[in-house]
Amino acid sequence: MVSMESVPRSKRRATSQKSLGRRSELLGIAAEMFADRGYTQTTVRDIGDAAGILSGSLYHHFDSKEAMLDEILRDFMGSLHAAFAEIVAEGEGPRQVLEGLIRSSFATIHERPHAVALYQNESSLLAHLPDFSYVAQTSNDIAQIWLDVLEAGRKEGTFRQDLEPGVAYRFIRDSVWGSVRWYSPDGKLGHEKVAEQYLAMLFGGLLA
Amino acid sequence: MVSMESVPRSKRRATSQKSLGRRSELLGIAAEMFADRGYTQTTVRDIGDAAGILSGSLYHHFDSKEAMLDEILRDFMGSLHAAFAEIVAEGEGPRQVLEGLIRSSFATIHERPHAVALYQNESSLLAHLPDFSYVAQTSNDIAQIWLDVLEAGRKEGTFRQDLEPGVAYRFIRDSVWGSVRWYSPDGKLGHEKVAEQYLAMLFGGLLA
Amino acid sequence: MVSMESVPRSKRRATSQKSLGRRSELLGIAAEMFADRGYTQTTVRDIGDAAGILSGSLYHHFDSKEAMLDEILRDFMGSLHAAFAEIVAEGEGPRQVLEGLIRSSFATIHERPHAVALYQNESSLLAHLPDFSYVAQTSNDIAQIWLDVLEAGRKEGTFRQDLEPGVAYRFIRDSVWGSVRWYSPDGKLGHEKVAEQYLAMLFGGLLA
Amino acid sequence: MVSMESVPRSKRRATSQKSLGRRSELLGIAAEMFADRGYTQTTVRDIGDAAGILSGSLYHHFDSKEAMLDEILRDFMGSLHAAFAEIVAEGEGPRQVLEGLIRSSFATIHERPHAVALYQNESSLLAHLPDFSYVAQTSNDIAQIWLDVLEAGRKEGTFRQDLEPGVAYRFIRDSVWGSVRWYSPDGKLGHEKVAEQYLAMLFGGLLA
DNA sequence: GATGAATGAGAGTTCATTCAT
DNA sequence: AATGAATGAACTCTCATTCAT
Repeated sequence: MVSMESVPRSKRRATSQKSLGRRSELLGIAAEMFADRGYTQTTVRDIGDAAGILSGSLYHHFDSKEAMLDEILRDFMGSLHAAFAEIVAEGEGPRQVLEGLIRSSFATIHERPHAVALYQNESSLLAHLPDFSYVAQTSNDIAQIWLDVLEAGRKEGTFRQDLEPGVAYRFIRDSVWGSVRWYSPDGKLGHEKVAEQYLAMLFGGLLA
Repeated sequence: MVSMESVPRSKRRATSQKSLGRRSELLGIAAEMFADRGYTQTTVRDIGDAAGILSGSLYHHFDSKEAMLDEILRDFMGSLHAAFAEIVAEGEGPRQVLEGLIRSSFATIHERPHAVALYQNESSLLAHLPDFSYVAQTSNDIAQIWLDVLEAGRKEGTFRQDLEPGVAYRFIRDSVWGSVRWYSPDGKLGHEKVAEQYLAMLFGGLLA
Repeated sequence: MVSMESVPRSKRRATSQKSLGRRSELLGIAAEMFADRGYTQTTVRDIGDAAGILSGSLYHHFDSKEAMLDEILRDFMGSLHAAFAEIVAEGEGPRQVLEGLIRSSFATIHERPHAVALYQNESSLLAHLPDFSYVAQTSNDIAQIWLDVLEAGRKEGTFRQDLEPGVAYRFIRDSVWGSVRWYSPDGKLGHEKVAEQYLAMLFGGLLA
Repeated sequence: MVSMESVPRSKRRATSQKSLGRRSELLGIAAEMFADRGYTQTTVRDIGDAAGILSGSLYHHFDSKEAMLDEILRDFMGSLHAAFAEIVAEGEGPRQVLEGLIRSSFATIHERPHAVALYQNESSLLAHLPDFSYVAQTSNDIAQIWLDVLEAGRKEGTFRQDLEPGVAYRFIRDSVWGSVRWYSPDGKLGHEKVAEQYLAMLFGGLLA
């Protein structure tokens, strides 16, 4: 938490506690709708209706629909990258780090399913837009974290030599993040159990 | 080439050989654009421009934009289901069948990348629409094929007992089909090699 | 400073000295922006921003954006008419009166450029609105003053017989007031010099 | 008239005789409304209503409302500049050229009152927009034509030495073009008579 | 088979204005 | 006196679709 004592009052946006809550509330509503029906298919009128205000009133809080998406994604990708970096920083071996990244990913899916789904569904279309270049940038940074640990584990002999880290990374990434489409935060299968199953299959293989 | 026997005659328009060719051509253009930028983000004008005709002229060939999507998906899902059913029908053991399904999937991604991407990107939004109920239906049929082989292999002791087939299926499905987003049909990494890598990892696990 | 005696008391809000100063300040800001970008193109948010307050806060001082325009124009047109009437009242001959009107006009452009520009740019669109009927009314009154002096001078033989006063008036008016668009209050060409040039050309003609 | 035989069919816009007529028709309607109520105050619905079509249908013919304004102004300024250049090219003396420019201006006001009014009312606000930089550019070119003739006449002794050409030009310009606001194309006072009156006053002065 | 003009619904956004605090 | 959240109407523009030619 950063102190804002030094920021001049006039330079602050709507940062009072109340409006911060309202902003987050609106972003949460938007994130859920963006995730459920897609960014393009969600209209600002939909968001306004869900929030109980007129669509035009959203523009008191945000500059545009795109600015809402930007704020959601920027926040999500920033904290995701930070979480991954922290796991790496703990300095354990490749197997432990990879396990940590995977558990963290499933936990993130559990905690922020809308942001994850949004990222999964829209990032490929967004990557080309100049305003969203940070999406591709942070994606690359995150990919590098995974690649580093896979390559380190392969070099030290923990992971198999015959598997290309680049290909393995993609397979892992897609199956882990893809679970956002079927995982239910309220279901009987908790995210820890899902992670258990995935780690068992990934490390030991499918064959008995 | 997929048989169109099951498409009611009344839905077809000019059925001369020429127009059939033109239809396929237009559907190919549409499929590529739908896959690249998304169905919603692709306008009929985009398709017309790419085809060298005015957008209104597309309506001589198809009833609507949705009808184009429908025809592409219906064709794709039908042939996919047929291919999978054929593999099962060959009557081999669970491991061989699973291997066959996976190799066939990667081959399909190689041969029909646009249709696969389209299915990957849009099916979740489509599933709710009554006109596209067959998407969910065929998806279920296909899922059942994979589940059957996973359960059979587990029962006979080929696959591990501690892995839930439902969860394993989803992980496999997402990593296999997810590769449509990064696999390059023209790249140096052929689809057979991708399949090899995947099978090695899936069956033997990541650990050395 | 213009007397506000004619403005009904009920239309005024807080009349303390402070708020009167604030009112004038805000009207000055509004007049400048209205003149620079046009009334329609100036938003109340623009005015608020320039004044350092939120747009909604302007409504503590004025009933509406239109009320601001009204107050600016009413004040300007009233003082303009008064100034012209005073020149006529001095009882000199047509040539001296016309000269006085012209010098006074250029001086007004120098002293109140924003109000003049506003009147030049918006009056034609405003004339049709019932709330601004006084604009057309005062314009007519002013026109009559000029016409009277032109006709008097023509009758007594000071001005040429072959020039129609109505047409001459319009030419004079347009060239005099039009200078608000290019005259610079801070430039090297003072308003007295501009008046000199204009009078020389008007009275003596362009030819050597 | 330029032959379009060499322009490839696909590169032509709607240039068939019919659509050329429709375009001009719509531009004429737009020009009149822009002139009457101002560009900003004219909505695309207004234009559509006046044309008997829906506002959205205008976008079949023009890219935007701004594009309509652009086409009107570009056309007008181009032909105005051409007309003035032709007068200068005839190679007569300064007095005859100036007379020609003035007569041509009044004739233009008679023939294209909407475009002239539009230019008079909007050009100052437009000059700052990059898309309309040609407005300021052509205005400068035209001003130079007038300045050249005024300076030439002063140098050769036809026009008075004590009048600054720059100031004289602005007075002339404003009174000539300003007449678009009061001149009636259908009125009893024809544009030739208006020109006569103006030339009499300009050359000989107001005094008897 | 294709054109080009038009429809009609709905999209994102703007903005003068209100009002509880 | 001023804030900040909200309204409601209007705006420009998009797009799938229709249809006479």
